[in-house]
Amino acid sequence: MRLKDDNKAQIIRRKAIEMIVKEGFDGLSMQKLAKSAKISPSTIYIYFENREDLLNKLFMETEADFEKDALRNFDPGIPFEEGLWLQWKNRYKNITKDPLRFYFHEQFRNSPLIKHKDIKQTEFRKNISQFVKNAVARKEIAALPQEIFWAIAYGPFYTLIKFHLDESTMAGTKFSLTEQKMKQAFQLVMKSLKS
Amino acid sequence: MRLKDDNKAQIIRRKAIEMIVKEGFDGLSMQKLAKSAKISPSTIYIYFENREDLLNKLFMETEADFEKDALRNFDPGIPFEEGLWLQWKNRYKNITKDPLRFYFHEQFRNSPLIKHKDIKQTEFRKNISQFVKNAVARKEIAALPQEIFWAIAYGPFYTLIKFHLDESTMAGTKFSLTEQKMKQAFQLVMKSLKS
DNA sequence: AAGATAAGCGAATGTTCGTTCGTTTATAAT
DNA sequence: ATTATAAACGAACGAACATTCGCTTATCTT
Repeated sequence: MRLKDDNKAQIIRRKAIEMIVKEGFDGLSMQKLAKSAKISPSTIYIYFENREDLLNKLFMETEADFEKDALRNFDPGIPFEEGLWLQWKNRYKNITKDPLRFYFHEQFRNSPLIKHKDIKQTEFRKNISQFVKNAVARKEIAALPQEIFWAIAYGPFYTLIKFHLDESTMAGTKFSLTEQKMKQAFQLVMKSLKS
Repeated sequence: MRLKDDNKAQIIRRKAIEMIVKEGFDGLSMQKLAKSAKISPSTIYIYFENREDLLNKLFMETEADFEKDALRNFDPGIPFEEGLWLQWKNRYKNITKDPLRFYFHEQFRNSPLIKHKDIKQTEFRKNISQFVKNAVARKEIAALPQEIFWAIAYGPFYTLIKFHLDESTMAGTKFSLTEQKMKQAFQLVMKSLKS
């Protein structure tokens, strides 16, 4: 018998994301996807149950990757300022290294395709939660409802990322998020959080 | 001769937004839209050139409305803290009063349908820009690159709004953005910005 | 009241959609 | 080398798509 070709599945995934980013969800058809991946439409159905399954898997895998990447070199025990800055830098690197995945993720997250029922306690969330608890216990930062903490600690970062990516796809590139500017914003955020 | 019926155009707009929010851009077909608005498909083409024109107009009108609403009771001359808080409250009211428009706007903004070429200097942008300039001149806040200012001043707000709206469409509603919590976040933001 | 004009209709166009099916082909296991 | 198995194919399915066209109808102007 013949085995599934992981490489083929990867090409399908990649081309799907490219098409969605370029043309939106209505721009992704199974036949166009097959053509761009140089396979038969029916072959897609060997690797994915159907269109919806393909989209869901793409999203879940992308999200899992982002969470894993964000934890690179991270340990919940490190000092707060150092840890949050590492998070910012990790995320910045992962997003700018391959913006297509971020665009796709954002598009999916803001669409009705997302079913936000099960916010499962991932390894990632456990890590971050412990990290914050430690920092509060050490009195490095003030105790806050987690949503408010998240809004202050990451809201400005993602706003800057979006400015950066939006402008980089425009004619007159006016804003580029250098590490220096990121640091400037980061220090303002730290000013908020320090107890 | 017979005049165009503004009310009919409004129904088309409203139903289109409802369909997009519920089913995404691929869930909006001209025939389904016609049926839900109880008109003939061809009638839509009296009010909009085609599907793309409909979507673009919906977005531009929604954005214009948001900008207008955000300026209610606002004057660029008022003290900074008061002015920024008014902005937060205006936006909160407009979004929660009719979340569908916000969902649609976010979905469109994160899709490739958006063509971010012309960031025209709207009345809105002029107002905000002048407001910030005044505050800096009065030394109420520190001078910052406008993107960093925007990220700090509004990033946390929109992150909270998304938590609020996401959770309110879920089974176990865990987070609700009360005015008290919004104020708590706001004060942290002010701590960042104050010079 | 009459005429002119554009709103409004529903059927029809050709195209593209997601998915399936019968067949062929490659390859792991024997 | 043979066989069994599942990958891979391309044509084909009916359904749904955006848009148009010839016609009817409502209403503003005279």
